[in-house]
Amino acid sequence: MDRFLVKAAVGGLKRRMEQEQTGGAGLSWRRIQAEGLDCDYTVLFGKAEADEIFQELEKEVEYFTGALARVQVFGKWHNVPRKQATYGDTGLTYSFSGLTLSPKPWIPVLERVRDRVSLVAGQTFNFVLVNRYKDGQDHIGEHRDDERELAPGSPIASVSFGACRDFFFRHKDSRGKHPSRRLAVVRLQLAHGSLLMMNHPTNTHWYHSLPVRKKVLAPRVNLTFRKIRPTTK
DNA sequence: TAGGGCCCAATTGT
DNA sequence: AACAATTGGGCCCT
Repeated sequence: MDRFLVKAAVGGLKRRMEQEQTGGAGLSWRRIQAEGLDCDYTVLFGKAEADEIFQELEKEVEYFTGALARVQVFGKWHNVPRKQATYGDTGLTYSFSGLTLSPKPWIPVLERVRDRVSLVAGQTFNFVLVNRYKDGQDHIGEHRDDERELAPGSPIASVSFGACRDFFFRHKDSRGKHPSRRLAVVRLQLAHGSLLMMNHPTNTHWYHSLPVRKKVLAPRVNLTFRKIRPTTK
């Protein structure tokens, strides 16, 4: 059996055990797979609980302002088309637009979501990036998450609240004017209260984006939990 | 009419 | 030191 199959089997077993631990709630998972792409999707929080968490996120999360909310692209400065914040374990640092920053210390609502994700994913996380999209005009372009910052092989857990948004994966060799390969775009919708587990090696082969959707009028808050490497010096 | 998808424009950091 | 990452606007298609 190759190591991917072994990993899948272990993941499946873990998941089954945790479903039992969650009181037999029996989360139903959707497996999303393509060449080098391995994700699991479920709705983690029912509407009432998701509503409550969303409200608390809206009340408590403090987003970057000023220079940290701007970016230079092709010589022109822009406000990033979303709001961002980072929270995590004390003592951690990460790099962001050429700076070394510390995440803000965890707040209760983020710990609550983190702990639920840890339970069902069988993984721990020491960091979360919060992205707030005020409406369908807010978006994020195609990118991969910075792997040098991540613990090798660790998954990224993406939890969504608020407006349902389309979400795309595009293979790294299928981008640009002259793609060397033509793999289909993988399209998902990320619903209120949902969890998308992006398992290794998804992030090494596939870019992801949240496209503009002009018909969407409501805000969405997304939490991506990660395990980032402790800073060594 | 307008939403959506694709391409293009420089500079900076790694 | 080669290469990757970042956004908005213009064009085209439906």
